[in-house]
Amino acid sequence: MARRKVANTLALAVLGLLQEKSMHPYEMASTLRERGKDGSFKINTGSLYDTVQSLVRHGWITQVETVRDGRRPERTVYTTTEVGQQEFVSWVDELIRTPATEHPKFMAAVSYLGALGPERAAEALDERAGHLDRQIHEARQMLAETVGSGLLPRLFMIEAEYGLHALEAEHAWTLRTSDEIRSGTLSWPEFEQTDQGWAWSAPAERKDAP
Amino acid sequence: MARRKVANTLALAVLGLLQEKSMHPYEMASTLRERGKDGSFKINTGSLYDTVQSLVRHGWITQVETVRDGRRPERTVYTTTEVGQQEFVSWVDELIRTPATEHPKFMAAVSYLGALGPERAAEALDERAGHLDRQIHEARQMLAETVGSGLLPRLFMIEAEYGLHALEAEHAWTLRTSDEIRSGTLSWPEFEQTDQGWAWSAPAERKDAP
DNA sequence: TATCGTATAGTCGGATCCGACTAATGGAGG
DNA sequence: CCTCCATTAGTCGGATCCGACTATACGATA
Repeated sequence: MARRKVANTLALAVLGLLQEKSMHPYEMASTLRERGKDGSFKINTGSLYDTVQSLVRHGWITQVETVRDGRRPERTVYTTTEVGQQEFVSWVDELIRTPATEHPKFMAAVSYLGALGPERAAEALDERAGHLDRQIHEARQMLAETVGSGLLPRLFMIEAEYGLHALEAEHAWTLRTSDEIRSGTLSWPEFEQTDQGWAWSAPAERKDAP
Repeated sequence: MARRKVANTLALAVLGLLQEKSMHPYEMASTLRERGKDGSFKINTGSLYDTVQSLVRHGWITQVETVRDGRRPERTVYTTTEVGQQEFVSWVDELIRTPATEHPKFMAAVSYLGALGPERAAEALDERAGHLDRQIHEARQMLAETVGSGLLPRLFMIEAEYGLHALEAEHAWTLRTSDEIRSGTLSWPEFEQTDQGWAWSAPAERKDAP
């Protein structure tokens, strides 16, 4: 699979918006924020203007006009090209089809959970679970309001459903793991200082399985 | 919460390794890969040397010596400072405690699932589910082998358990959503070209709930 | 009517990231 | 004993990203 010319997801958002109508960058940012898509895309004005430039360079979008409203600063308006439209669809297709290995910060931290010691680790996990719980409730309520009211077809909020599902899974794992630490199911190996740093002595593995 | 001086997770990996013993960057990379931590950290030699430099600048690690083995290129060996050790623990603590909003590519793509149309969307989701299924089996087997053999305490593979759990959740959602599309539970609004781009006509919302 | 805050629209320089490259060594195979 | 390839160890320049900043306009308020 050949590497994509423009790989950041903000470019996908730009292409998606220009599918609907032509816009200037500032409007893209505010539209995305209005629609609550800032959970799916990292919207940073600096990056946005760079991304737009890069899309222009690759011929996926073009400048339509530069209008000046009153004495406000000029706005440069863009549209997709035909290439850009095809690229958009095939990119979405590929992103859905083939899972990409992401590197979430949480997983990085979990791989050093041992460094906290059992008590602090369990406590930290519980605190996380609390935050996640709040986020889950917010997400549920947001979905209920927006979709339930019939303002927007459910398909247009489907990524929020995915986000909620992911949150719930993480919440479940977090709580379960903290329980396992507290109940001793997940045991802490003992660390010892050696000449060359730290080593662990694994808790004796019992071989009493049938 | 004040912004961290060094924020990328590769730095966390470096600090973690130097907790055990002093190392030169190349050894860090190969150790991480050997231990299969390349799922949790994005290991790129270029970034690694930059990260190490940055850690030195902030006083979290220091150069111990530069050895030359035979006529091989010089290796520069590093250790953590006391500040670095404290920073490491408090960073892990923070990363566990407070969830950070990540922006996975999949979620970005899902938010434009509509662009594929129902058939192609369902098909793409199924293909993803297939890939995920394979990854899940690999992960399960790897865990069974490594932990089951007692070579390594379970705590040291805990992030793989988390990864597996996340994969399973994503797999479940992917399959469920593809089912919903096929069964019509998740309906596609009809798109219409208007003067200014595309608009959708929402499928009639039935108000026949009790 | 002077001023304060907010919305509009975008620029810029430095930090970070990453892939592609260099260069030497040790060992396997013919 | 010559060649080829994998391993060891790291450099470098360009691409990307991002936060902090500028500058104008509009509306509310004192």
